[in-house]
Amino acid sequence: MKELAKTYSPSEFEERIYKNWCDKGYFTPTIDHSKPHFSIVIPPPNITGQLHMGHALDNTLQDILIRYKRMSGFCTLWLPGTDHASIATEAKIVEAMRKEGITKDDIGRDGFLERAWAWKEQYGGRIISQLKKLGSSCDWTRERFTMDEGCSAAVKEVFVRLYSKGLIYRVERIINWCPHCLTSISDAEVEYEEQAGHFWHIKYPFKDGDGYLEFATTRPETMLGDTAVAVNPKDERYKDLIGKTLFIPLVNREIPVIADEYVEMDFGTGVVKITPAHDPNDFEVGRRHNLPIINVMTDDAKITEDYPAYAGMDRFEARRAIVADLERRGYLIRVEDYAHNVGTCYRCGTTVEPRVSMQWFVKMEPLAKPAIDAVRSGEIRFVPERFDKNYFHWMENIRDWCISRQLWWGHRIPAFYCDDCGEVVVTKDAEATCPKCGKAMRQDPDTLDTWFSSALWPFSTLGWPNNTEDLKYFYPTNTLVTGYDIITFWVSRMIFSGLEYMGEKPFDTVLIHGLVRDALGRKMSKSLGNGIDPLLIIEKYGADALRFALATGNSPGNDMRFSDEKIESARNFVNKLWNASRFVMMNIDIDKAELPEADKLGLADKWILTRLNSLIKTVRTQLDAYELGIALDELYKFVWDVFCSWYIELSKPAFMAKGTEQNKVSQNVIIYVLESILKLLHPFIPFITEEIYQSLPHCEDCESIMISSYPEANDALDFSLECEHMERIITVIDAVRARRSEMNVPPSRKAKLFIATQSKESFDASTFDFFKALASASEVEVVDEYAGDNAVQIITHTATVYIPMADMVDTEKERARLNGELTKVQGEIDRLVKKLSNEEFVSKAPEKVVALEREKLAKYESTKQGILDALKAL
RNA sequence: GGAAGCAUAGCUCAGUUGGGAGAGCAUCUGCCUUACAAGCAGAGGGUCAUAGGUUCGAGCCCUAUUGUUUCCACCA
Repeated sequence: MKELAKTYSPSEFEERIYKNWCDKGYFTPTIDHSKPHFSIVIPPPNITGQLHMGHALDNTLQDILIRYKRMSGFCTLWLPGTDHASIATEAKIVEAMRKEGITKDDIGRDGFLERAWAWKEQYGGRIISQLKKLGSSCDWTRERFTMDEGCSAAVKEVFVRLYSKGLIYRVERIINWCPHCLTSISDAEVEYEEQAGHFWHIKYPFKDGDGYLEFATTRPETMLGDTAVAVNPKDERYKDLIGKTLFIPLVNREIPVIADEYVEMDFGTGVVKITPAHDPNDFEVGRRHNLPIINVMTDDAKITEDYPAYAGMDRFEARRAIVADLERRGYLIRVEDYAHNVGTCYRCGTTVEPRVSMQWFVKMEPLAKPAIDAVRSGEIRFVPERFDKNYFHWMENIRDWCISRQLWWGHRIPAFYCDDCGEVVVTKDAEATCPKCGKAMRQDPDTLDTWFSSALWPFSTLGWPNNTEDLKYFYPTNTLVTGYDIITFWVSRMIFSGLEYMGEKPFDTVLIHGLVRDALGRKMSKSLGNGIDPLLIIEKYGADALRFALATGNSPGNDMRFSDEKIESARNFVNKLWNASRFVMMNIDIDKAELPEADKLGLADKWILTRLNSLIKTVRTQLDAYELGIALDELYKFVWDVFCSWYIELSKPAFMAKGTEQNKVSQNVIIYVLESILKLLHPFIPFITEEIYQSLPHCEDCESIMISSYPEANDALDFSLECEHMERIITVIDAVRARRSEMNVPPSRKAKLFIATQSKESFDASTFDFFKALASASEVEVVDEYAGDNAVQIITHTATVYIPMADMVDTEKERARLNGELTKVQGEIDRLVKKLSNEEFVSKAPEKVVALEREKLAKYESTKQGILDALKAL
């Protein structure tokens, strides 16, 4: 038998066990047609390689479910996460960084990029995008790369299919452009902040005749690109002006007054200048009215050469100059302070400039409809259910998806242009020649949105578009675990992609969890620097403690705060289990454990087995319902409060009595219970349970707890009668302890216990040891009525205990105390009597509830009688 | 502006078809009781955000209000 070290130190076994599991191939997917088909979308459960707490949470919850399912005999697959960049590459980065002895702080420093680029050869292209996410301070734009090798077959296949079905199109749209980073950024990457600005009231004169039209703008510099002024068609004030021509000062351009619903009559003057090239709304208006689009700025947001007076000026500089010119020429009416939201680049903080650009889009409506139906019909289920509202809201109001990105990492768009004739070819080939003029074509320099390839993850990782064995066997998968913040980004896209390309849903259940926030409740982010490194936590407390902390005390979909206290309490629990196991090992001298016949079991044995049975039922039910937190809470309470605090203590007398029959029985029972506990806990704290499991006497040759079977409730081990007796005894011991503690009697002062009870069957001589061990009893005697000296009295509903410690008894105080208790009990009785005499309650409430209330009343009545007797005896 | 979530003990949070208000941490008291001081035995502490409603019965269901968080859209 292997001995457990005196102190629990996870670093000594976690790595070793993890390596062992890897060596045995437990994480390698295997096709096994002899087992029920069941698969789960999951990255390799490498608990030790997480750079982000969010991914640690994803992986932990997935791993818990996987282990549970596997032990229950259902699971056949873990999917290696090779395609979704953020997950699979992390382990590689950690590995590379460890090997080269560099830390996260080095990311972004001089020479780092070159080094990272060398890793790319070794670990694949996606590592770069991960590094880019980690090192936000690094100027990644100084070198541009493209990644043709990253344009996987699946991505090309999808792009070409959608294009030929007319579901992908290319069009000019307004995008967010960062003039500092010189790249477009997605809507999600724009951060809006409220800035103090101004409303400049300006007038444009009419071409013919007198007069002018007044409007207000926050961006006067864009007037250089104005191609119209708009009013609402229903606006009586301006009805007659529609169709007239205005004249833009400073620019000498003639523009029309147009009517468009977009203009709100109540806002400002009810007149809006239209700059299609520099405002998304104006762009839409411009399209409706066929207005020319005039770009007035260069890539770095300086005024173009077309406007010599302002050419080369930065947009803000130009704003000042233009306002000054307008004022001097009398076109500025007034200036008003105005606070408004300004979009800024999440990385550098520069104000975003809207910009017209050619972009690729996916037509969403035809794809969204089946995806909505799949969730609506229950084919795909969100857990908790409330998140389907979130999903529907997004899907039903979906806009076309802009999939082109001006970034150097990612999959390159498989579209080719002919510079001569403008021909566009979309192809899976690496090169293309123009079908019209036969010249070599130029590939689109843009890359695809990272979610475009992520959306294909459930099947592209299985070899699609080839019809592989893996694909046939594992698709569709079963459960996806992810945070609510990416339902829209990823989950929804996996759903419509699966339905569109595979003709079948990618998974049937989506388990949604909340976000891990810092101790102050803030979202963990790189810019705030409040992220917590899971690796440091693991180093300090162990991977088991981290997993436990991530899985406990929260319910699906709710955010959790991460604090040291939480980890510490998780570590303490793991430590408790370690020590309890040490106790068991120290008291065992048998080689093989086998559960004894029922008639040989002691009272405490039958009690713990019964409790274990109901625990198993609860845990399985909760895990099946994805209530990991509740399942773990039940396990926590059982291990600490039931197994450690009571069963081990109750069994100590038997363990002291070496060589006896009861000793043997206790050994067998305690091993059975401990082994069950280990298996029940294994999904949550895999390493320590494996370590202890391998130390059990009959498990030395066992391969791993990981492939053992999950405990099942056994009806033959339900002893409700004995359980009832044991609960009575526990109630009495509790009451005695509480009373002694109240009176400050130290445990070392032993005293005889007289138990006066109607329920003698619960307190036979075999139970006296329990009182001696746990209630500081020197002797125990069961009596009909206590007739001794002054005694401390402890009253429960089944028994009254007398402790003859005359010196501790002050008759007057005792009378007052008992009267106080009587009042309390009487209060409860009154409340219950009132409730039970309410006819409506008795007739309308379920029988079970009424019976429960009657039972409660009986208990209080019994306690009341005990108190009255005690008062009489004083 | 549109949508959704949350509000329970000093702190962090559970509370699963409506029937006992709970845990961990913190606080207080007493313990070196041979698995465990990362521990053991006790104790105190809550008008379940506010106001109504449904019900025999509401932390839980409905309505409104306040505070807070998130997602979406961002208006010259």
